[in-house]
Amino acid sequence: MELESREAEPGTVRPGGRTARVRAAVLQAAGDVLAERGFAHLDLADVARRAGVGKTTVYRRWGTVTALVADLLVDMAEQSLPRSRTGSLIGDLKANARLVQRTLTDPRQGPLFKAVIAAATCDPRTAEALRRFYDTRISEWAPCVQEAVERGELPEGTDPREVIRAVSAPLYYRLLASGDPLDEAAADRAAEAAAAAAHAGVYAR
Amino acid sequence: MELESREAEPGTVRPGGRTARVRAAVLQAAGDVLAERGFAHLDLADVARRAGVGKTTVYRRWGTVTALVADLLVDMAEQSLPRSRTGSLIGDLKANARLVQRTLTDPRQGPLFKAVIAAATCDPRTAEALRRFYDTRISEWAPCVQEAVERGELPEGTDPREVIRAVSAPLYYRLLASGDPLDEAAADRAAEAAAAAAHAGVYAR
DNA sequence: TCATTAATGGAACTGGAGTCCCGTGAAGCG
DNA sequence: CGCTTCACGGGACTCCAGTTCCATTAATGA
Repeated sequence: MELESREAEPGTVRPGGRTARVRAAVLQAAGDVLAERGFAHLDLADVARRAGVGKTTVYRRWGTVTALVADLLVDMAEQSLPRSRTGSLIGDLKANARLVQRTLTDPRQGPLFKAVIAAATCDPRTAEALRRFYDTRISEWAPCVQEAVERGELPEGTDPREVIRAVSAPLYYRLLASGDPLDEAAADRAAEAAAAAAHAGVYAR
Repeated sequence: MELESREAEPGTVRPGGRTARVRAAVLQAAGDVLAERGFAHLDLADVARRAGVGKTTVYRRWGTVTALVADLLVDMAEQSLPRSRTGSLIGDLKANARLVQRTLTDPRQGPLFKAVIAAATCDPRTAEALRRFYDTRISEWAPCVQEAVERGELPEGTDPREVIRAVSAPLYYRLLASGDPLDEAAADRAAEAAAAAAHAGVYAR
């Protein structure tokens, strides 16, 4: 019978060669526009022009601005750095905080993250992509907390992921809401605050 | 000479009567759309229709979606509640955290805040309006930290505003990035974490 | 290497967001 | 109360984001 046969998404049957080049060029161009002009000025026709790709192709493959941003996020998740290991909890947390701080103040990546968050608040699928992005990042760093528990630095039962989230949260809050300077001092304070709360057992049980 | 005489913004010379009614109706309608359909579906023609107001008027008075959201924020800032006083630092911080948590999970206000933040990441003037909004909210609650310092509960030199921000930050992080449940337990943990960090002197100096 | 057909790209088309113009209604003031 | 003119509202218009159609190109598998 084969009625209702679902058509495959374009780009899934022959993903090599030209299709891959188009995807790379479009994501690159989209990132450029977001960094230079922000989420509000991201329009698909413009991205197509910059990428040297047919407008039709961009609309067919991605369709909406938010879907394009979601795909950009998948790309970003693949190139996340391995965590550094300093040997102490506070050292590791500060390294993490500095990494986040540097990312958010980077002239290219900072605006890009703002745009990604704006897109995620507008569209559930993009929000899901963002959630997964942070999930992998947090999984990368959580072990440093677990090791601190095993060394006896932190109370038994401390939730490692919650501690890592506590490091990032104030930095994102500064980026999005408060507008206060996002400097190294802020990063260190975020790490120290998370460590202090973890020591006090706030994230245990 | 009087060349270059700056024209007054429409609505500033005769702000009473009809003009005020139009503003109220438009802001109400804009809030409704944001809560029901989100920032992505906010279009000025639709707002005008819902408000029972001429499309031309909305474009003349506000002009862009982000400007309308910024004005909505001014409206929201005016109706902020007075802080509650429990007598202890942790009690006050928990009251604040619960207030933020209830606001962000409220079926009307939650989506509205998401939209406001999305708008702020798209437009500097809206970002400035958001900054001022949080500034007033933080000023309302900061005294409870100052009082704790005076009672000797917290180290001398603790920055009160930084403590209040530390309470909100994890809750906003959950709303925007992680997507984890934003319940009362999360609120209490945010308050406890901020208190622990403050006790440890992270926000002193 | 060749056949198949997925995927791209150009060009014409469409719908609706945003603008402009001008007549009408009602604030504010004496 | 009436005058002045600010602000609103309707409707026509413009322009471009997003769609549709089809010819061309090239990825894949034999």
